[in-house]
Amino acid sequence: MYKPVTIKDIALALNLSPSTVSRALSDTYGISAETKKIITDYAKKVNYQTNPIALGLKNMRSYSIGIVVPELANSFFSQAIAGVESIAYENGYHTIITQTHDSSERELINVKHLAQRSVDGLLISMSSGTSDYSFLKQLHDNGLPIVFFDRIINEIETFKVTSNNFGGAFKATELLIKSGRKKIALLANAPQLSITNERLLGYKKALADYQIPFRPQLVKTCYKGGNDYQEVEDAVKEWLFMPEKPDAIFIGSDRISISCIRALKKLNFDPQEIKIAGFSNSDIVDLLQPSISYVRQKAFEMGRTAVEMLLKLIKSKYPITEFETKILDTELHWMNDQKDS
Amino acid sequence: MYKPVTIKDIALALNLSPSTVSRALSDTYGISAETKKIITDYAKKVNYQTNPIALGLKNMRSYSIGIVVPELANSFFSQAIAGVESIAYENGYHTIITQTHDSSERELINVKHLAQRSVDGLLISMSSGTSDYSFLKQLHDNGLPIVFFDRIINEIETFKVTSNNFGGAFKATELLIKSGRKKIALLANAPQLSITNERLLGYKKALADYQIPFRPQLVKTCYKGGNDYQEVEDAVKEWLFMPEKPDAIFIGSDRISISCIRALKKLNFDPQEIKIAGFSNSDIVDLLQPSISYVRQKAFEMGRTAVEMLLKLIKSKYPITEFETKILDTELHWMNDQKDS
DNA sequence: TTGAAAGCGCTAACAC
DNA sequence: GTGTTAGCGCTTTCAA
Repeated sequence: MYKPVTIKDIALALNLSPSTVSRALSDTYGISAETKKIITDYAKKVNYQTNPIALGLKNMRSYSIGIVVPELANSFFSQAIAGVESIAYENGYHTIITQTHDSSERELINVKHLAQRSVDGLLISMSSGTSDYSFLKQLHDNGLPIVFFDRIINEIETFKVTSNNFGGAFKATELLIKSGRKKIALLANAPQLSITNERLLGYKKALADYQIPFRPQLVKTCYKGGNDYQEVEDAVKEWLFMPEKPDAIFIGSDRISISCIRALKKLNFDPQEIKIAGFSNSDIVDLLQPSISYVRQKAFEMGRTAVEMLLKLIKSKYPITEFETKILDTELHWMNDQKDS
Repeated sequence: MYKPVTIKDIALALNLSPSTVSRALSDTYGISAETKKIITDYAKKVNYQTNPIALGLKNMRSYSIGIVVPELANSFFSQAIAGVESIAYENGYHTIITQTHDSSERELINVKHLAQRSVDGLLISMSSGTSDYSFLKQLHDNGLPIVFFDRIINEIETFKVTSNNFGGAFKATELLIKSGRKKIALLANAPQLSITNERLLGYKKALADYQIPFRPQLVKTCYKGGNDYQEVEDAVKEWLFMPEKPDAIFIGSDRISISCIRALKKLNFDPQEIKIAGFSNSDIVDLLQPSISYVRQKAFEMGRTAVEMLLKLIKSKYPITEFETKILDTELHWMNDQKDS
């Protein structure tokens, strides 16, 4: 049984009072240099570690922030988490990371877990299946600071940070058009997600700007967010067997991009015929075959921004009523091939 | 300021004592059905959540386990974490995940963080740079349950689980030999890691079994574990310009595999000439170009096994002195190409 | 069946 | 400069 040294133990051993020991250890004033030295030396010797649970109970603070993301194995989210960590650690906070695997049940459980763990605040990117936000709303109403990132929602008023999904989708679609493609399909992410609609709008705007009529049959939705490979393959298959099949596909998410590439490869499509572009933060997307042009989000920066917002909320003495939604730019990485004009 | 409902609040509101409320809520005996119903109903109404920090202080248990891995963005580790979560949640534990980015400084900080957070136990896969285990040893000596997985160490006696790295490397090397390759290079991971040596031994054994002399110049070590791309490129470049250049490369880790493929592609090598195989748990390794045969570890199962071992340690009333090191099988996925005989 | 009181480890207000 | 005490939220004797 793990039984750490307590302040009381030290006080007893040194024939002092617990409060004196506490003062010495927490480096406050009102203590003589000698006593302090005796105490700190002894504390080091017995490897004293302050018990953060007791501290948490005292201060009603846990100095931890909860992170809820759909998937750790997704480069975008792991990059964002790295960004969060960088700032959190600097500020003496640590992070409790959980993943939902895009399940709203798991999300509910995880958020409850974190709230019960008394995290001082929550960073969350919504899972694709969630449509009931009442639980989050309740926590937020109870005063738990929450910041949304990437997959944000309108139902709760707080700080938010996301990418310029509209602009990213627009730029990519525009370049597909400029490279000579006219029948551009869109493989969209789960419809509940904020990012899905923004990307759809960017795609539509580019079509409109270049006088290409929008054709609903060229838009397919992956309700499972790419977690269900078959869903993606079915969509792709349908396109490939259309009389006027698409000459380009724009893909609304990282995971769907992968599934789409896998499907195209399996279906033996001709890479010259259909050009592919999509959102992706994978660090090996450039090694994939068939190749794909990609829109990259500033994931690390998004994580940093989100946690900075959260710390502002946590540290604020008075309730904040003015909230900001920050939009980060995206970068387009274009893969040239022979057919491009 | 987030101010949750306490037992005291309920007691006050219902004109009862805190202890009665506690009994009703914790479902113990010695309480009348009616009082219990009144209390639980009211608790539900005001959305009472038991404060786990206070509970932790009382029980000296946090019901959380710490996980320390080198990198979340690595498929192997995110799969292992998913395995850990599956069992941990079932048992009422939750997980605090941290990553070290393969830095021993970060590792030290994270482990200290977790120990201070009073995790009930620790699951750790060592970062590649670590050679001083004294802090872990100290924690372990103090009674903190620790289980090592994947990248294990000999210096601390406890439960461990890892893959059959020897066997995996042997099988892969053997198949390279059987497919007609004779000059098989090895791109090895950081030398401090347990897995590095085991994979080296498997490689050597396969060469020996097929009477192929071991040539030291065909083994290169990535001291940075593939985090430094240049290190990998330099190694590959040297091989490509050797008079008798290798006709196959076996790679000792996921991340190095990626860097190696990137380097080969950049250096415009001929995929017919050099066959590549390596350890990888990436779910898109089959889409990479140039293609690679890969040894896959049972990551999910490893996570499950590790946490089961840890829970055994945590729940044990008496100190455990008999420890087991479990070895999981690997799976070889072979990519055929034309030149294979 | 219920209430009062003590205590988990820590800190801070208040004595001395 | 140091000790005493109370209290954070909860459970658990012990007493009523």
